Amino acid sequence: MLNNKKVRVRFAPSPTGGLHLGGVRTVLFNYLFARKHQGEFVLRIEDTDQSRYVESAEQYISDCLKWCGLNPDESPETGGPYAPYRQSERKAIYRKYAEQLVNSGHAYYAFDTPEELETQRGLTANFRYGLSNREALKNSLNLSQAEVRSLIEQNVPYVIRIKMPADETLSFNDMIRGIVSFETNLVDDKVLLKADGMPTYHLAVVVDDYLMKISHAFRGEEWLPSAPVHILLWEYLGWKADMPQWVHLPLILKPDGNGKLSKRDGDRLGFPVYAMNWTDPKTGDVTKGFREMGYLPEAFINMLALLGWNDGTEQEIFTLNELIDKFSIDRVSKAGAKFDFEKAKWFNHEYIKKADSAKLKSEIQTILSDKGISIDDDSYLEDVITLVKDRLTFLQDFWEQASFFFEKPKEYDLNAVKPKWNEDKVAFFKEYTAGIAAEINTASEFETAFKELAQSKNLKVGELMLPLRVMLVGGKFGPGVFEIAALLGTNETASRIERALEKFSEV
RNA sequence: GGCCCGUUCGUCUAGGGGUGAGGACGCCAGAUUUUCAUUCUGGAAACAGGGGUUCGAUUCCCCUACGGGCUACCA
Repeated sequence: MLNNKKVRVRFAPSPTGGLHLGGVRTVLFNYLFARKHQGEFVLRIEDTDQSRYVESAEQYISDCLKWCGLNPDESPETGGPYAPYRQSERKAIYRKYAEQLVNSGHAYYAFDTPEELETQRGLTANFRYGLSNREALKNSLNLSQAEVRSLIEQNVPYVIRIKMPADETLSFNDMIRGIVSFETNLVDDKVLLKADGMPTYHLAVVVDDYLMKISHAFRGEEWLPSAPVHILLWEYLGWKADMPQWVHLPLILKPDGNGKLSKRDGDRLGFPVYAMNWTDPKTGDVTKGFREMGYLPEAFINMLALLGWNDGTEQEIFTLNELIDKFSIDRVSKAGAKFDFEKAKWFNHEYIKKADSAKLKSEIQTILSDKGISIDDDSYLEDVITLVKDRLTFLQDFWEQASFFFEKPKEYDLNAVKPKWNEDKVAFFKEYTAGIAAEINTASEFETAFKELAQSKNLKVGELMLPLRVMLVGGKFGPGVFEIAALLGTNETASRIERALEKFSEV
């Protein structure tokens, strides 16, 4: 409870496709705030314009929220006390309030065609439909009542625009920025209801937030300039007492240059910008997502939360519950944050390192099956994961780091072996292979046997370990050799040594 | 152009009238690891500029510069 009013926040994703970083972060902050104050988190779908996207976008968004663990209390699919949540299903509601505004003199019908307005824009440098020129344009402010009626009866398309008042200074409080003011003379008469009868965002957001009893409105900073229109609407509709608290979140910026982070930047710089793969329903283009790249949802949430927020301590790793517990709007920063993929990678690395191997298993299994490998031995897979997870930035790195646990090396890094390779070493490995058939299981048993044999033969252990590594994995990489040998087992280890011995002798 | 918002290491940020301006990512160096990664230790690296206010400003105020956003019958 806040101000004796139950906290209710809503997220209204853009239907233009994909849920990008900024979008998820807005959801996240909505969610954290709602949970923190035992409030409700509502999902609403805006399908005012690009309705061709809506079906796929709706499914996509709900999948994203599910993946991130940010489940709404009410959603378009399940309904709720204030349903419907899709704007196209609320058309009549918006019209009713738009008409009410016309009747009360705060809005008017405008019959100017888009072409006419385009011409005006070409003619006037700073064309703005508003105070300075509305008298000269084709609208119900200038036309007689009869003319207006007749135009409407003839089905001449029209929009409803807000009538901005003259000479007023409009101030409101933003929970992040404090008092923000605008001169009404400088704001134009925004369209509220479009010719097709659909509301613009300006009308919809006010009407919906009122009817859905939204207490706090979180949105990106790009909405700040249109806030005066919304404030006025709350006033003109007579709802001022119920107006939500405004929270304009700082923007997420391109890592290199200037501007808001966009899908194109991801393509250009080689990192995902969307939460999950997004297929554009029109073009069929797929934009890669964090999930498919092998990012853990917990890491994703954590990384996003820290982009513009911190708890004032030096802690950087937070669980969702900790975030809920510690989140507060006054610790959200005002300035936009450049997205840093390196730091984003670090978060995922941290989460993979501390993740329980058993929990990563199913994700890893799908990676393996993509490579045509299926594993029946769960504990073997778990052991492999435990051994390599420290070196994974993304789950997808698993194959690169651990493929040798599932198939014999395809190639050998002979350059690493060749210079010091000789008959003594061949003999050593032959004997070692024969020796490990006995009671050898653990890594340390493999190691002692190896070292004792080397000593007895007067060979340097250091010169033998690298060849062994190359024999088992193919190159100079991977976890401890004896750990690998122990996991592979004596048979497989012996067979790999023998196989490699042949390859080495060919050189 | 107009309006709005912002400005601490390269990046994310802490701090907030008197600090050695702290942390993290990244980078560099060293130790450990007989590979690599992990881990550990250390290092370089910042208060945009100019005016006020003040005994004292990175911190408060103003201006400038720079950055960003908006300026659609898109959101």
